[in-house]
Amino acid sequence: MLYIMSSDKYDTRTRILEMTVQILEEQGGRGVRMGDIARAAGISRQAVYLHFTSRAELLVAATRHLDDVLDVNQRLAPSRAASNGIERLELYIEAWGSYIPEIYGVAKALLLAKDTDDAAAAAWNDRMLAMRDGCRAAIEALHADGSLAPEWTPEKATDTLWTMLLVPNWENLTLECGWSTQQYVHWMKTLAKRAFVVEAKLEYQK
Amino acid sequence: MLYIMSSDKYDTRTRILEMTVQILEEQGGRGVRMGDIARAAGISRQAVYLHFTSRAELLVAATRHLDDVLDVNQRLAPSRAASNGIERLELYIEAWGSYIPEIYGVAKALLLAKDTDDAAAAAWNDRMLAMRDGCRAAIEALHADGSLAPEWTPEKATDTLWTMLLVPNWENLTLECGWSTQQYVHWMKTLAKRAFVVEAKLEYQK
DNA sequence: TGGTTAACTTGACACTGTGTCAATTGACAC
DNA sequence: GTGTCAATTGACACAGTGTCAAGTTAACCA
Repeated sequence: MLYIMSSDKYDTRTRILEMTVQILEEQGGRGVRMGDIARAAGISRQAVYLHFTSRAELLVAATRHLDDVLDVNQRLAPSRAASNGIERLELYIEAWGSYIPEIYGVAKALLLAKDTDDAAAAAWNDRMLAMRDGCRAAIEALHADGSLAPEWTPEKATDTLWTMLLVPNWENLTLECGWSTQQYVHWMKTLAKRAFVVEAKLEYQK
Repeated sequence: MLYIMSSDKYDTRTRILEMTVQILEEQGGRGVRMGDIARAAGISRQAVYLHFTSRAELLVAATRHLDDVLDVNQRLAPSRAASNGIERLELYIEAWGSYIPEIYGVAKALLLAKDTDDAAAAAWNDRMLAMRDGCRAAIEALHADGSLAPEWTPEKATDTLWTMLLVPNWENLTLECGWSTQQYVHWMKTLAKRAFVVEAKLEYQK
């Protein structure tokens, strides 16, 4: 019985999570209240609190739920399988760049909650540190190939690449500057290659 | 009479602005309430509303006040006087990089208010577009010199440099990664030069 | 001296959104 | 029938912003 309920696609908890993701996506992560989510899920506001103790916890759970649906690990597989540092860097940027638009609504809500809520901040930092690992791996692959430009230490290059790829930058380039996702990926690759790859290797690649 | 009051250093309005800047600086822009500002200025909460109709208006006024004190225009003079594009780019990053830490508290408060308050959003966007002009000028100086790497259009390079220099990136590199202001300026210059300056000109510079 | 005015104070209150609590309903299981 | 579980309803505490009205203080002015 219990296992049926917890695996039932239309169990209330799942419905809340799905509506949360949907509404946050629609609203760009802004101005979504507990009551809005409840109404969308067809239940009372208080029922939401029977499943999630706070808004922050709900946002965190929604993020995890979305990650399951989107299968992050599989998306990163091509990058991990790259045969050299430059390719790894490019594939990582590609995976991340196509991932951001799909999580943006939920990410933005978490990003906003982060400033007033410690649980949200912890959850967000956690995810961003995981993203940093990918950056470090790409930079270290470059380094191992002898492709990292000599000005950089792997440490500083990792910090810089990580920062470049943060959500607010994607937000600025797409929402403010009007770039498409394709443009974002293209120019971030250009930026990263010019910034981190030693000239000789870059020529070779062309 | 009126002119005496408005030029008096210790007039209430000015005292509110000065305390606002000071407290926001101390608190990193977070969790500062109208009552806190009033108490610091030695007046009642309501008296603050006699001078500023809303928290957003106060934040905007505080930003302007701080700009007057810090004399932004003078700080940018060296960049404008640069004899070539590369120098202009470097001096602009230097000016901006030493400016951010001084405005960070107020900027952060405005950045947080931006998400719920249209007036704050408008004020912030205004400032950031002004900052973008500086970026465009630097990129165009590079372009005029023939120093802009051929991968870029001036337009896309401007968008990218602008985004790189946004406050959240400074925040991440200093507060999360632990970089000093000197390191920030050094590595952002490295990043910008590698990213935007054509190799031949970069060699020449060294 | 007494009156006017402007700056400020005091205290109450409306509003929004989160989170809590207690009493109640309806369904299903045993 | 009785127990249990999910959910409902409505009331409420709390924080912070912004509003309102009545009262104080002090300076200036005739």
